[in-house]
Amino acid sequence: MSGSGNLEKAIPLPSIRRYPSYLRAIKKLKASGEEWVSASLIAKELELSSILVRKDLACTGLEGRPKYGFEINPLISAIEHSLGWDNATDAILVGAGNLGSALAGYNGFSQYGLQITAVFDNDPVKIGQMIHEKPILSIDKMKDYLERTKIAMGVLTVSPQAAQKAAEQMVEAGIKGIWNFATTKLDLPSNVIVQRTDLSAGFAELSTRMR
Amino acid sequence: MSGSGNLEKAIPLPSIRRYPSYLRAIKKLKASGEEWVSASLIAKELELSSILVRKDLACTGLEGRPKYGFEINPLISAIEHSLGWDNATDAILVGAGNLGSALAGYNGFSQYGLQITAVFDNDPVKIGQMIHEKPILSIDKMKDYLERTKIAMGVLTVSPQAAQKAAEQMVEAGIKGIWNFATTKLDLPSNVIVQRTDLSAGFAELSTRMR
DNA sequence: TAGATTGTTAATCGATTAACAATC
DNA sequence: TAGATTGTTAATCGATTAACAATC
Repeated sequence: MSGSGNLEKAIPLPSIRRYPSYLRAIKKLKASGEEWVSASLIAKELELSSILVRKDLACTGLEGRPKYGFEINPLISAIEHSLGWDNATDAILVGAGNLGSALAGYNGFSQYGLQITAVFDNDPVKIGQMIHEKPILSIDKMKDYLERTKIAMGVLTVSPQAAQKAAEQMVEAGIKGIWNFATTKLDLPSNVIVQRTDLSAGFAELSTRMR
Repeated sequence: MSGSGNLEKAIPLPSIRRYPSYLRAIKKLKASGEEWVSASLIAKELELSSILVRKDLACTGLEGRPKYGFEINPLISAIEHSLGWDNATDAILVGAGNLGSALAGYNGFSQYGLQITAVFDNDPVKIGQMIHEKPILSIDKMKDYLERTKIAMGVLTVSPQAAQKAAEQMVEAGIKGIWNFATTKLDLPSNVIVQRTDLSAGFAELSTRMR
C-alpha cells in the first residue's frame, strides 16, 4: 500500500537529536528490570512533554500497545535502527591534540556504537605513539588505511587553521562523512556530509541564560 | 519611550547559538583590514540566508547603515554584550578525566572569554597535579575557592554515575550555572542554570544523514 | 469495566523567509 | 543618481502542543 521502495518519511532532526537521550533512559529502565516502557515514563524521566516523546517514538515505525506502552527490546532496536546505529560504526580521528585525545579515549562513544580505530596526525613527534590504545598514524597512511578497513566516517579535531586542508585530505582518502569540531566552515564536495559541533554555541547559551 | 527598565525583548536562542560563528567571521574580516561588514557578507561567509543574519544582528540593538552595513568594532562589542561576554568569564571545571583535561586545555575557549582557572576532582592521585597549567584541587576546597574568587560558573565533566552528586557539591559550594557534559539529567534547585551539551546528539545527526 | 496509553488530526507557536519602503 | 543594504511588516514553514477517538 505504501507506494514504491524505502520512502519512509524522514525523521525530523530535532527528534533524531533526542533519540540518544531516549536510549539512555530506556536502557536505564531495562537495567532496573523493566520490560515495558511508555512514552509518558520517558517524558517524565527526561522532563519533556509526553506528547513530544510519543510523536518521536511513532517516527521509528514501531507500534506501541495502548495502556502498556512499548516493549523495551524492540523499542531499543527500532530507535537504534532509525539512527543507523544497528552495527557499530568505525571511524578515524584526525588531529591528536587536546580535544582529539579526549575524544579518542572517551568511553561514552562506545555506548553509541562509535568506535574510533585509529588517529591521524602530521606531527612526526606524535606519529607512532599510542592514545588510549589507538595508534597515531601519519596522514600519508590514511588512504591506505581507509581502503583496507572500509571506514567512511572521520572525526576532525585539528586547529581552525589546519581544518580545511585536513578535511580535503580526508575526502581524498575516501571519507564520506566528517564530524567537524573545528570552528572552520569546510568547503568540500557536496556528496560529503559534514556535521559541525560548535562547543561555543553551548557556552553562548549558558552565558546568556546566566545574565 | 520604552517603558520601565531593562525589558529588552529576549533574543531567541537559535540566534544566540549563531552569534559565536558571526563573531569568528567578523573578526576574520577585521583581521584582513575591513572596517565595515554587512549582514549579506557574513551570510555568504557562513552559508546562511542574509535575511536571517540581518534579523539576528538587529537583535543586538545596534543600528546599521544602509548600503554600508555595520562598523566592525561596535558590532563585535554589541554581539559580545548580548552574549554576556563583555568581560572574561572565569569558571571552574569538575572532573579531571579525558574530556575534562581536554576542555581545561582547549585554547578555543579563551577566544570566547571563557577562562578555566582551576580543576576539581576527588581522586587523591590526581589532586595536586597540574593540567595545562591549572591546579587540580580537592572537591573539599571548592567552596573556599569559589568564595575567594567569586566564580559562579562550572563545567561538569565527570562520569554519568558521578554527575548528580558532583553537581550538588558544586551548587553547595556556590555555583550558579553549570555547563553539563555528562549525559545525566541533573536534579537541582531551579535557580541554578544548567546547560547540557550532549555530544551524542551530533553523532546521531551525522549517522542519520549518512545512511 | 474503567483507566491509561496509543496513534492521528487539528491548533498553536516560534523561527525562518519573503516583500518592500526607507536611506545612505 | 542608482544601487546596495537596512529595518520592519507579512507570509511561510516546521515543530510542538492540544484534542480525542481507538484500544488494550
